[in-house]
Amino acid sequence: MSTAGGSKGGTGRPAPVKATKTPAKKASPAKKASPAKKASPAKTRAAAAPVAAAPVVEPVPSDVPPFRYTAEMANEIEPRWQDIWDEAGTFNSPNPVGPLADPQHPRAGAEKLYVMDMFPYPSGAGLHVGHPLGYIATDCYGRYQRMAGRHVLYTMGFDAFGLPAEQYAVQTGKHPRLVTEENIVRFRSQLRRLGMGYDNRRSVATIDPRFYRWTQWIFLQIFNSWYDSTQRKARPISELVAAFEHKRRSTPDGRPWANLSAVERRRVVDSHRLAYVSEAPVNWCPGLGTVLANEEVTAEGRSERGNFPVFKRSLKQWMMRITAYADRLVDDLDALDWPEPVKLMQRHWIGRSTGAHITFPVEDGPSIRVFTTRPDTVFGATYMVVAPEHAIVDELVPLTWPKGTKKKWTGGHKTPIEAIRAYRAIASRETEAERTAEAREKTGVFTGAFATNPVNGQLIPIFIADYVLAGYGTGAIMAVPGQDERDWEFAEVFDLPIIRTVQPPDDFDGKAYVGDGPAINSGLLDGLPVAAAKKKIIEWLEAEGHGAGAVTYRLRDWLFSRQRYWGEPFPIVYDETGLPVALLESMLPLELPDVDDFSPRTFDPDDADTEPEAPLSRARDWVEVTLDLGDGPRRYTRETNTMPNWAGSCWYELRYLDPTNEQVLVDPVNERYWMGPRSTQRDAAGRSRADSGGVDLYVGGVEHAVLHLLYSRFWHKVLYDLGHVSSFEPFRRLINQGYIQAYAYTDSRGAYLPAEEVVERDGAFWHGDVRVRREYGKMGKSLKNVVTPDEMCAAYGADTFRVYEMSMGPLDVSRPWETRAVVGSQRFLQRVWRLIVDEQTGATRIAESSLDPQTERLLHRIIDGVRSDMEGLRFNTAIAKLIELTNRATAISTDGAPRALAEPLVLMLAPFAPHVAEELWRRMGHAASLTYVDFPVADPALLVAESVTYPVQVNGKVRGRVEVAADANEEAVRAAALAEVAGALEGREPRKVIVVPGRMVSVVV
RNA sequence: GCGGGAGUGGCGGAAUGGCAGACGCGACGGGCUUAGGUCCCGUUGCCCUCGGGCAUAGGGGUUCGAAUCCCCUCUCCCGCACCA
Repeated sequence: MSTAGGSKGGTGRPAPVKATKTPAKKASPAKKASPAKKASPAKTRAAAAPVAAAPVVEPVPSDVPPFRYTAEMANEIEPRWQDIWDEAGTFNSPNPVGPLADPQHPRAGAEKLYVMDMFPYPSGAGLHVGHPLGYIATDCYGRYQRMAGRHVLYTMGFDAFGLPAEQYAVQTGKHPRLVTEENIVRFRSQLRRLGMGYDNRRSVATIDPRFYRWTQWIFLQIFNSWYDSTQRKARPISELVAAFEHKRRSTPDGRPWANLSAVERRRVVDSHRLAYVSEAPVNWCPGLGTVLANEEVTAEGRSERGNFPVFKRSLKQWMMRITAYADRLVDDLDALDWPEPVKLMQRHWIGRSTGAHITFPVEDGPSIRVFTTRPDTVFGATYMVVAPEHAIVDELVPLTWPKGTKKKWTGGHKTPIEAIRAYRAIASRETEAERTAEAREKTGVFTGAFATNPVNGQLIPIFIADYVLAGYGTGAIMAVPGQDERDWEFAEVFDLPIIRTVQPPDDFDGKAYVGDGPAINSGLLDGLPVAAAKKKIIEWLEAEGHGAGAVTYRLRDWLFSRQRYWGEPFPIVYDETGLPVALLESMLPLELPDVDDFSPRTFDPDDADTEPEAPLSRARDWVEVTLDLGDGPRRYTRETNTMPNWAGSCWYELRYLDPTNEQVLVDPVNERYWMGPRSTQRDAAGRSRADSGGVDLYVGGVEHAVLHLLYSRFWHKVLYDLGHVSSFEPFRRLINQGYIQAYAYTDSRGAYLPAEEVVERDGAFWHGDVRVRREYGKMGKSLKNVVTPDEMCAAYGADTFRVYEMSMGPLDVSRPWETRAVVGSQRFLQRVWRLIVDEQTGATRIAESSLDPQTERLLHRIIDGVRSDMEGLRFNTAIAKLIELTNRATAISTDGAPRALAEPLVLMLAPFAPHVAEELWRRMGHAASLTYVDFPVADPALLVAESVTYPVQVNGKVRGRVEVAADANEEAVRAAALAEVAGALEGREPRKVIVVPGRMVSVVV
């Protein structure tokens, strides 16, 4: 790592068993005793005082018992245990082989579990309380699983290349590396303060040359591969060359391979690579000064970052052939335990459509090939539409309008050429938003040309219209107004014939009919339902040579280059032919040169007629190099684009496994151990299915549903095809944590007011005497509602903060932050503490008495419930159960809790509040950390209650309850129940009595 | 527009066909206190003639029994958006 390690280095202090008293309080009259107030230390300024609803509170004499669990106590305990863990390497998990191997580890050889968070981008703002929600959850889960006997791999890295650091650097004049490294240090210390159980040896940062060496290495693997669509996998490019050489494959133009010049051969090979340079329309964002991937452009045609306009421009850029993997990326979703919405989003994004290509001949012109999902409707194709910018248009257009051309088809222009030029001009000026605006009347213009419908010989007019997109399918459609709503609208505007080819139901009163039904007006298809008609027409088209079945995707190849400084340099140079040449593996990493002028060249955001300029191109002595790439020293020019910030996150889960390996990206033995597929896996329905392998639990925000999670699946599959990994998916199980939302307050002018100064009174919100409006949404500096984990740690301690975040609700649900509610979690820990530690003397007080039967049964029921909650990541209900147990313990304890209750309670608490749990565990006489102590196990015999109370319903209403022995038979329960509700029956004879064993009795009269 | 998800006390939430509101916040009452935005104990869905009645967005259905399953409507959130 280029940055400081997570450990700050232990202070070497021994762990005192006595907590220190906190006399400081009396000495600082300005300080308020309430933790809630201290949550905002910055707000001690006088201006805040008149705003608060309550009068300023005088200093409080401290009658807090000296050994109570308070924020001060937590702040003494927590760093101490963090040091102990660091020194002992408590959370280091050994590998099977390599420098991280350790056969002595308590969990070496145990069943493995790889738990991971989506690593953060270390922004300059630091963490707010929303960020660590997922991290705390995975930490709690990992800590639980360690205690439950699993061998857990858990660490954290930093995704540190990318635009924000660069923009911040440009603003401040500081080098992005400095900015980023400072931020990483800050993040590490913030996370450490929360007590995260990371294996810090495994942490990575994407900006570290020792890390991006392998990012570049993977790029070269991709560059040096092609996709064999027969074998459905990537293969080394050398095998493609061999296929050409041995004539197992013919060249694009049919000439023998041997007759091609060296440059021609390279062009052919380059056109097959999975990473390739192409001149194609891309998303150019002048405001950011870089091109962007489709995934980074919003529906409004603006940059996801910065919200600048994005323009389509034809530029020479690096692309990744992700489309080759479209089918596998769709199909393999079935093997993943992921939230359905995320799978659905990926399916939509890939957008696989099955249909056919059909070729329509054009007299005196090139024939037009269309894609359609409804080849069965071809008999109803009464016109064609080509995207305005489609190159074929120029070849179609005749010099004059055909005789009898309707006025409205010409757009009022004298010649087709003029009409097309005018329409194109309008279309290109429109923004994406205008073009896709709803309820917009269809526009278009006749090209003057006609095509022939191959199934019936009909001549049909060819239009251009902006409702057909150049980037999808073939950029041209056959229009079937009878079965397509858009085509119907267009046909109405331009007065085109409408022929139904599917019989709508009698009650259908719409226009275009898109549903199923028997084919009509379709010759050989008549009477067939849609699916059969599709099948038959495809067979016919193929037999007659008019088309073939086809699959089309919405997914486009991934635009992989950026005109930015702060990213991984491409391990690519260009020779005198201008064609790309890979650097040798031995030349990696190709380090990012340290330049002074790293600013991107940005432009007026609205000026589309600008050219991207890569900052690295200004580093002339870096760009121009002499290298020996195997054929002697030659002059080369380096690639000056950098990789997008997604590159590092495409594979970092693999580097965690073997972070120090200099020979390979990850040792296959280590990869197979942590990520490899299990021999069998069963789905929810019990069917066995292929196990993808991969990380056992990956937690992160849903915002990466189609970006990071699609790209990383793609890279992983390439690595799988090339034999570098044994898992065919990177992340077996995914959970999207919810967001922590916050209230923000604005005054009448819309200005934000500090959220912690606003009070609620009489159902309204007030900032002093000013009534303010409440908004609900994100936490952010500009919204003046940020609460940081640092403040929470200072005011309550990390354990309280962790417990609060985990108890707020289910992990995957968003919820509002409420600082005032945090105190509940502190009270809970305080009560646990008080069970074991005398608040006045600090002495440990534990009773060795046995538990009464009811408490023992409760304990075991709670152990059982907590275990299942932990397995299911239902931390909120697990904590509720622990509170319940604590409340019982308080009720039965007079002088210290019984050990038989206190010890399991502390162990179960440990995943959530690890510091205080360790402290109490030690105070109860255990020398070693509880990290690897077995999680309590419920005794099945104690899970069965001695007696059961049955509610008795009469006609669905509870009219009484009876207590019977747990082993009472159904007849006995029935009798007892009927006796109980005899009054409610009023002498009526029950028609039916339902006894649900262990649940309830229902009587029907 | 299409697709997906969700609507439960003042608030966060629990209960996935079987006693609606676990647990927490807040509020109220009490204790401890000179004091209390501490701590402890208790109460806390609504109505009530104290028998009970009504309550899970609204309406209908299935069922002995529905917050939970089905249909319709409304509201909110997310994704996609002329994808042929």
